[in-house]
Amino acid sequence: MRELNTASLDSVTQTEIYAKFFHGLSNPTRFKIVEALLDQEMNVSQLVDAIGASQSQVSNQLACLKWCGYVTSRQEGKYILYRISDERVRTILQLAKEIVADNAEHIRCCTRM
Amino acid sequence: MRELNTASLDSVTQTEIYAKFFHGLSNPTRFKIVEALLDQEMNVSQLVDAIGASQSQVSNQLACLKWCGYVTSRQEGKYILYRISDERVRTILQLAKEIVADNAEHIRCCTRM
DNA sequence: CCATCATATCAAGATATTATAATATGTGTA
DNA sequence: TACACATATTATAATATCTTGATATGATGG
Repeated sequence: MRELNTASLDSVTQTEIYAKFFHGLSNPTRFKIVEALLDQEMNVSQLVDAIGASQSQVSNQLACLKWCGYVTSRQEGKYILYRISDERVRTILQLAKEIVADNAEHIRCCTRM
Repeated sequence: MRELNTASLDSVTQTEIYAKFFHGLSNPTRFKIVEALLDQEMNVSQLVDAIGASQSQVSNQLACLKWCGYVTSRQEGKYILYRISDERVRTILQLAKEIVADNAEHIRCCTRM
């Protein structure tokens, strides 16, 4: 009742937020992190092992995913555990995979832009 | 039967395809195009008017969206009409908007990466 | 065939994103 | 406190994406 009806907030801003949200899944490393966390909660080191990227990279991308609302974290002893913050993310990935599968021959994706 | 079922193609490639797919929605202009086309089939000039981007830009982004499997096109007289190729795209956008709305205070999105 | 309108393509500079390596912060434990 | 390990941050160079403007292609109607 409050958030999306603000015609005052110009739609550009809102659009940019949505675009940024999808930007979260538009990078292979981030996508892998999200996939891994959909399986189970993990700490950073486990993610580093699971997806084979550097610690720095994983940490940076986790920060990005956190800002975008994909993941949340909690401290447990000396580890920080990350998990998917919203189960609807699972559905989004599922749908995307279905669409990609059903359009496999079409999809190779913009080389130039 | 040939391209994506190859388990031999390492999963990195598959991940990259998914990431590319989401890249399609990760740009404000493309996002607006998809939103507009979810409303109704449109030709390029109509899209240019509807979203306020240059003809060149709209045309380029349409090419990208086409490769990614979001839209298809058909010629009608001197116009080329574009439409969303898969209704599941609507669901993806809906879910994303819900997630964003429910995490509004969290989401501002990675400034640095 | 020519003129016109609709759409697509291309090149180049501007901007944004990414990977990498180095370093900083924080937490538990001896 | 000091050490070791876990995670975060930062700067920078490499790369990718975007915008813009110019031009090319393709279709229609005279």
